[in-house]
Amino acid sequence: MKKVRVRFAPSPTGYLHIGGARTALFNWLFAKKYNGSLILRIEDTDTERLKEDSVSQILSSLKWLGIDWDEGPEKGGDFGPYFQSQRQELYTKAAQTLLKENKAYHCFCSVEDIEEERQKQRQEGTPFRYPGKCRNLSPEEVKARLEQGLSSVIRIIGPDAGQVLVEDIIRGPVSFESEQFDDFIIMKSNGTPAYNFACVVDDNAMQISHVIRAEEHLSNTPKQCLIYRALEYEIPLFAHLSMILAPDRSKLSKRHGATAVGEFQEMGCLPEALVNYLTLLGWSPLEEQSEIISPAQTIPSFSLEKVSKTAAVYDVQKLIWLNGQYMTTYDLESLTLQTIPFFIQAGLITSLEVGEKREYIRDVVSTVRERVRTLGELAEASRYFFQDIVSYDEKGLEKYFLKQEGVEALLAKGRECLTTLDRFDVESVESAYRQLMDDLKIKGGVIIHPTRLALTGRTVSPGLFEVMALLGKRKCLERLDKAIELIRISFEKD
RNA sequence: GGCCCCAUGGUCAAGCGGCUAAGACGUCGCCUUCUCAAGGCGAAAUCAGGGGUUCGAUUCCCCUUGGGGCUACCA
Repeated sequence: MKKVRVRFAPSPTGYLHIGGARTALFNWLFAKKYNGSLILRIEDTDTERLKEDSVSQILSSLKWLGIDWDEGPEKGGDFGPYFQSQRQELYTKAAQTLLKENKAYHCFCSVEDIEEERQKQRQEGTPFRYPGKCRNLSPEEVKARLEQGLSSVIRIIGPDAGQVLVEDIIRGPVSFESEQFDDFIIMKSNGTPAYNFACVVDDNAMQISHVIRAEEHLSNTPKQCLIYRALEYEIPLFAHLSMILAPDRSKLSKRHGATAVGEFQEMGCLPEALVNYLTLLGWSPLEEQSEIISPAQTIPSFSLEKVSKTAAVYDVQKLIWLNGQYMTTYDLESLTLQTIPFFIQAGLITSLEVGEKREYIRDVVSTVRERVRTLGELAEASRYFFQDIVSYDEKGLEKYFLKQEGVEALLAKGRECLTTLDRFDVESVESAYRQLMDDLKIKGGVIIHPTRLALTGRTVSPGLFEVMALLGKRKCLERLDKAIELIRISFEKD
């Protein structure tokens, strides 16, 4: 088998969204499986739609996901440059070749002329095809017009009969009637190549063996095949990945909430979880494999033949669930590292405090992580470990502080038993409280719930004794005092 | 409109002529429990419709319907 060389070729017109990320991922998995190379190529021929920073955003999203490339921006390689805007010569040369061989021609029709023709044909109900007006211009005529400085595009001469057959690894053979292809534009009037042309020239020059891309390009493929043929290039293998759709089955867009990789990052997804989720979108593990699967486990059994033909609606819930799974099993140190920015963002710590509080932060992460699903949630659920209680959960306040008989005395008893403790770890605190419950002949919940409310301001938290140990004796006593005081005052008012 | 692709529960999906049609998320019960998660057990829920082919179709073919894509001097 020929050396596997695949490419991911984003257009820098915006952020990397999950569809693009999935395409990149599948290319990457495929390259890894066959020990091939992944080439990253930036398709920046449309200068008008370029977005500032887009390239760096895309690169950083890919890096964050752990999808690395063997050749491309920041890496270089033997087939560079990897920006189409820097490969102009290649396209010009290829177009000249076609011109010379009479497989393409200059067309001087104006955009207006074409538009008029388009309207006319639409009214007649026929699909638009360029009528070929400039096809038979004499060389002299062309030369003269060019010298006059008339604006022109270059069109390839389309086939007039037969079929174009595209062999797709995922879909099998797909055939198109040649007659539907007109003399389409390969070089725009500003001298830059049209997408289909640049793509073919580059895939050939970069010796791409497999073109793995989104399904939206399937209809472009016969045109590209025509170009391959004209240029006498060898045609690579194609694999068109089905689209990823928004929950309403429409094309992904900003109005569908988070769709950009960066947005998932910001809400506190772990890159491994997103990659795992994306892996499952269109590909499924072997029966004996878990759905919680790392690329290393995916690669050996990955194959394009197994990729689904059906468009997939993405489901944030499953992604979030996966993320929660990763949260609990993740390496504690790296989880802590990734959590810190979220703590800072939430105002729990300042960046200056990171060093001194590092261990405490890690301990908080360690106890809170298994009941939250994202880093964002983790930060929110950790607030009372860093900040004093400013308010109590409303329902909890009612139920445990105001309506529960003798709660004030109960909290005081708890407080008292804490003061006697020398050690303040989970075991010591718990056994002290268990003893108290025995003495008082009460069930755990009776004292645990109000105490939780006093210490966290919430009705939901990790195990109470873990919370206490982590908070430390001083804070526990303070917060109990504060709660006792609050309860006293509200009863005096009555 | 034309051309192309696709069609299994709400979602991701396994299946590739004969199965009580896997599994996961979600939903709903129950268990466990100091709350919430997690975990365990269980339940409801799918072959879009119609024709063929065949002894037999979720599976193969055709039509309809639905969804998506392309139809640009966007990629």
